[in-house]
Amino acid sequence: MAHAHPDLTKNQALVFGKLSDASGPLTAYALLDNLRENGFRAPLQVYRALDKLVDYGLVHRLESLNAFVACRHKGCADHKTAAFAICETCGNVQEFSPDRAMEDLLRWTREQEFKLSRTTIELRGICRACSASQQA
Amino acid sequence: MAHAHPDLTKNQALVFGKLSDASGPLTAYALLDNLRENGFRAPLQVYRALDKLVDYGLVHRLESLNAFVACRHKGCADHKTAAFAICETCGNVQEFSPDRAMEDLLRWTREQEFKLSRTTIELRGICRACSASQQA
DNA sequence: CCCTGATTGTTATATTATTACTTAGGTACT
DNA sequence: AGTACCTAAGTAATAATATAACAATCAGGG
Ligand SMILES: [Zn+2]
Ligand SMILES: [Zn+2]
Ligand SMILES: [Zn+2]
Ligand SMILES: [Zn+2]
Repeated sequence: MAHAHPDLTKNQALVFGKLSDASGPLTAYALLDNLRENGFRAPLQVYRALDKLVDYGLVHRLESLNAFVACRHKGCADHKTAAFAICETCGNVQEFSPDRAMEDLLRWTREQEFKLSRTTIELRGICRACSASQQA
Repeated sequence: MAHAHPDLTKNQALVFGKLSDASGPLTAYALLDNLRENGFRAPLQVYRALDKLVDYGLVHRLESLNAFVACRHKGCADHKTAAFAICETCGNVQEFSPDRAMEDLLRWTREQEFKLSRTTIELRGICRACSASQQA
């Protein structure tokens, strides 16, 4: 569960705490609102903390949502890339390691001599739970 | 090169034209600026056209850039998903079909009974040309 | 003609992210 | 102690991206 990273600063710890407690992704401004009672006043306090947390691998940014989730993927540090399945009905996000898929993408980057630095894989759809409850 | 789609309306054709002429991705507001001489005045004129064009598969949205590219992928209609390699040095975007990768992602969705509706795959890095010129 | 649905125009506003500048703390060296 | 240096944090203003709400126009079909 723990990744290797420097000690978190006060603001980083506050933001990471909120994200860890949340049941799903939060936007930067949702975090700001949730942290006003902790003294947060300005977006930059959130964005700066998020930058570091993403850098440390503790938090992932979901590009298609402009939102952030705490990493709950046990093996995340072992993998170059995480993928996300985002339910458009309930908002839940499931993180997984698309190892085979990454192999194929890496093969493509080798063939093209593309120096990969970051990969985004996001699936949008409806999760099993929501599909089941819709049928009722 | 041509996809199956209804005739484009005036605004859709203007937006698609600009994107087709562009050498890389354009943001909605860049399109708006480029189309002011064609009578465009407001963001919605661009966003509404883009919505349709993306729907028709003529244009792709790059989530990690908040920008749009005309589809130049010959076989795009034959594939469920396109992937994009975005050079962070020159801004060029290369589209390709990650067929093997999608197979793996689809296997995951079947196992999880996740009803997939849309997939985003975006690679960030440095393209071959930029790597080569950096060495000079 | 009248109804309907799609498209467009226009204004205002919401949401997301960054720039610029300042203040505060800690560490290292003198 | 004093200074230089670095990182973090605070604050205000603004930029960039996206949508809501409502009015006007236009094309077909009955
Ligand atoms: Zn993770
Ligand atoms: Zn769901
Ligand atoms: Zn395409
Ligand atoms: Zn390049």
